[in-house]
Amino acid sequence: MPKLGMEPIRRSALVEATISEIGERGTLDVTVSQIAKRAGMSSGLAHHYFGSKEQMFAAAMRHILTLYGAEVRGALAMAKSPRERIEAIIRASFGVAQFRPEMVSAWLNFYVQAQKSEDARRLLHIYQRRVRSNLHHAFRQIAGEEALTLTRGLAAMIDGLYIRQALRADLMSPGAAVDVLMHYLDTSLAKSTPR
Amino acid sequence: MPKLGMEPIRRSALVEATISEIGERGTLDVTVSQIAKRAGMSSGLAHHYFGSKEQMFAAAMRHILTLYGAEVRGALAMAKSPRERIEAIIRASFGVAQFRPEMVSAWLNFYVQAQKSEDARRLLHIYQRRVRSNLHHAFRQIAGEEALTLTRGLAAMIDGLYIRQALRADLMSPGAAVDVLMHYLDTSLAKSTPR
Amino acid sequence: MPKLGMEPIRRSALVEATISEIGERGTLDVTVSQIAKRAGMSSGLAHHYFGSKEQMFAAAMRHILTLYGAEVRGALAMAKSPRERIEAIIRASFGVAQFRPEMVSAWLNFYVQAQKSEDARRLLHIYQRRVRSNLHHAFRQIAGEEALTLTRGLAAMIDGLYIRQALRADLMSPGAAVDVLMHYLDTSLAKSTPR
Amino acid sequence: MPKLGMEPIRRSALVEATISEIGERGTLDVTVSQIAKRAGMSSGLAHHYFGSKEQMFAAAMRHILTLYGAEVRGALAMAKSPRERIEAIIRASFGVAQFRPEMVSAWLNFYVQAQKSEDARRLLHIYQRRVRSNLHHAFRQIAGEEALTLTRGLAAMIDGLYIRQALRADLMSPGAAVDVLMHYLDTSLAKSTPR
DNA sequence: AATGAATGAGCCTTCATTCAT
DNA sequence: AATGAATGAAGGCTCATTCAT
Repeated sequence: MPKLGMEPIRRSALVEATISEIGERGTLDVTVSQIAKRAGMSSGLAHHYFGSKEQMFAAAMRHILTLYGAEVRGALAMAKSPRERIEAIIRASFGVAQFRPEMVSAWLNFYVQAQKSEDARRLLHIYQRRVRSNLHHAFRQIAGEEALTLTRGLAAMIDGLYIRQALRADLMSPGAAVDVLMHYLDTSLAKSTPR
Repeated sequence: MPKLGMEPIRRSALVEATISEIGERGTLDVTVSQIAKRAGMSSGLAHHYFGSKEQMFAAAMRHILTLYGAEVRGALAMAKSPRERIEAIIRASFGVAQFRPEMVSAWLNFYVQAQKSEDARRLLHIYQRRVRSNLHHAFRQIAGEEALTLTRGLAAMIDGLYIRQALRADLMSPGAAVDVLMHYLDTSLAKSTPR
Repeated sequence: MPKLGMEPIRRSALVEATISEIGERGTLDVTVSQIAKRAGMSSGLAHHYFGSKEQMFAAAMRHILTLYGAEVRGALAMAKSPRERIEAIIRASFGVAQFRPEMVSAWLNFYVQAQKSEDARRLLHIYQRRVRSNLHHAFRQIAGEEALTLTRGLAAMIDGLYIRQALRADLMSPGAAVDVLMHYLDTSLAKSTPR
Repeated sequence: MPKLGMEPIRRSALVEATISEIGERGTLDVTVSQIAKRAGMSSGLAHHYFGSKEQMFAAAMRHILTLYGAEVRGALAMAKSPRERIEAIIRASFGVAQFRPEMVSAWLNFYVQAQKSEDARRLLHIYQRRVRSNLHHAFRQIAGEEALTLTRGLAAMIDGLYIRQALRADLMSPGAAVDVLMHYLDTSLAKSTPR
């Protein structure tokens, strides 16, 4: 009998190696061999488990989004007010797990790939829409008719801060990013709420 | 008989073809032949003028940044107050020339490439720093110690709104994007500097 | 505990799966895995029993030829005259067992492989020579000096009718093929030996 | 300016190299590199001109069939009676150009490929039907109701003699093959024509 | 006996780049 | 100046074969 149950182990190793390799090099131009080597196996085996490079990429993207989704869900579970729900999303977006340069870089690359790949785009939209919907819902309860504008503004600011990280320029700690967002939240809600 | 002055014409045609091709396909994975064909010449000639694909990309990126820089400079020239200077930058960022999907898409792709290419990164930073510095300077005059936070927030929001355009999702007109930014500006300055 | 006597069962299953797979796909471009799967086992086991793909093919070819040889031998055993011996070979060649599309297709593929593989060629020749010799012997008794020509003609016609079956074009029933051959036999012998 | 008009030269060289390579090795398992090398160029160039291996094979097959078709047409043009038309087809099939071992072997391999490839099958059928129809037409004029049987028999015999050549066994000169066929023609028509 | 894991060689194909004309 | 010819390196993918269990 061969070693049993290697499949989940191998798949997982490949997914992580894919993210690391893409993140480190800062591009989707990585070869299957590079990824396989980093995951400690031959390129043939990588194909055995994933069928194609494209499917490996898809699995890696799904993994990143799943992690993010879990982080958001976890944070939302503890929020007790609309305001706390918004803050939960902000904090989840900049949690240590998400804000690692390598992770951010891989994310950005998949983000760009979504322009070209229908699959990637669909996947991305599902998560974006979910977060956006949460934000909008919360804002509607506390910001009235300005909800849409605030949702758009906050979401854009999150993306902007997040993505800038990938450039490794203007380096900001997660905390600093959260501060910027909180400041936006404070001032915009202060105006909405009559003094 | 050599046609005199062909060089600038050819180079310009190639730069524009590069941007169009990348923008249309949504990826840097375009071939020199595709670009050359779109520019109405052979791939050999493209190499003759640019030496390498990488240099063609660099020229295209420089072109985009130059256009943007000119737009910003033009807008700044007419601004008469710090607040107007900030608004000028916002409007320049979402002027029709910059906000064309094809342009945005090409920009995003170069943005990502900056992670990998030292040259691209340097180029990008020069322009980013210039704009950032303008913003910061203006905010310092009207927002005091919150200037840094506001600069970061506004810059991030610009990037976020801009880049989202590339995904062709959550489509927003330039006007809507400017509205979101203006709203941010209003609320955050209202708090700092009661009118 | 090892099941005793599995070897012949496994080998036989693989040989039949090889023929079916090749016959169905119409090409020798089948993988060991496909064959093993059809035979209900892993590819590793197929190698365990045959050592290599080539040897599996050889066994399959040998199997086809053995079946054909048995069919011919059985038919010859009942023949009582030269003419009947020739007819026996004709009928054996187009017996239901031999004329199945799948079988014909596999045969044709091995036929072609004989150009490349010394082993396959040798195997094929042994059987061809045997049949040819039987035909020639019979013809010599009833067609005199035209025996060689008739042998060649009849053998070629058998091959031609047989092989055309593989193309699944100009479909002819076994009976129709036999009719054509019998007609040839009738006319050519009528001339040689007026009844 | 580059060397002009290389395309037809290169394509032709590749088609001939394809036939030679397949014919010599006796199998379609030849690599593009082998073919390109034999044709005196790089594999990249072969792809440049044909796009894919499959299309190279198709061109080679078409070439063989075109040559054969031309040979048949030429021979038919000079025939003055039904009998002569039949003989023309026989002679064309075994003309020196067609009967070269290498040519025969390549033909056989394409013949087999027609089982798998729809394109190859279609191509082959077009030529087969044309020849078959010529034969049938001629036989109807001189053999009455036995025309179909004779057409089938003769066509099968041609195929059988031709294909056997590929095995390089039972080697027969073109002349000998023609003799066998002529003998069939003589005897079968002698019977049809009342003595 | 039997399996799934694992490797690595080899093939098709693409493409930046160079070159002869 | 300009072109199409030409190369060759590199990558994705397949698959026969081997191996540990």
